[in-house]
Amino acid sequence: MIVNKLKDLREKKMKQSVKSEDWTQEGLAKRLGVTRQTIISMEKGTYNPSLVLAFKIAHEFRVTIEDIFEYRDDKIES
Amino acid sequence: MIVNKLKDLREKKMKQSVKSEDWTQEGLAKRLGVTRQTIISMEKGTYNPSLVLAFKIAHEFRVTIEDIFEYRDDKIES
DNA sequence: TTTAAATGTAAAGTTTACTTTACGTTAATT
DNA sequence: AATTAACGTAAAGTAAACTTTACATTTAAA
Repeated sequence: MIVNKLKDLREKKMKQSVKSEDWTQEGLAKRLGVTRQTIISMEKGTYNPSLVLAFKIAHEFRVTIEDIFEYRDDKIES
Repeated sequence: MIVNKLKDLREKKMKQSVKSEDWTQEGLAKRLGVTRQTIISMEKGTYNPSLVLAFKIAHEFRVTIEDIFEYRDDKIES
């Protein structure tokens, strides 16, 4: 499974951005070329972005994919 | 668009692996939990892996996603 | 306290990643 | 030269990412 820090990062950006740059779900969605629904579903963890979208997101936040997304093995360890 | 070094990296591994560890398309596919078709299509660039699969691949090669996959902007710059 | 902006939810449709099957080609080994 | 392992192709089906639409809830500001 994949866990992500999308919501936290975006909300942080919203607070920090002095000039009220657009870090709303809608603003981010537009810059990424996806719909707001896509942002919502990713923040909720309902589904994972494609690799292309993951790259775009990382670029928007100016970090690496690994900074936002983390892969966790699901294998049972009894 | 996304370009990847999958084929090069895998072939390099095949040559380097002294003990003939399984770096064939089939061997890699099995360890990744996908089919050989998936490996072929990715090496050809027919389609991009999901983020989950990209993570698994990076883990197999013991590198980061960015070491294997590169995102290139498609926007026209005339 | 009303209005509007931002967020959330749900469901049906499209696109793309990925599977399955089956067969053809190349390269290495005997 | 014949066999086999590895690679390549094609096509139809399934699963998951992503869109579209529409409406409901929360939050902030007038």
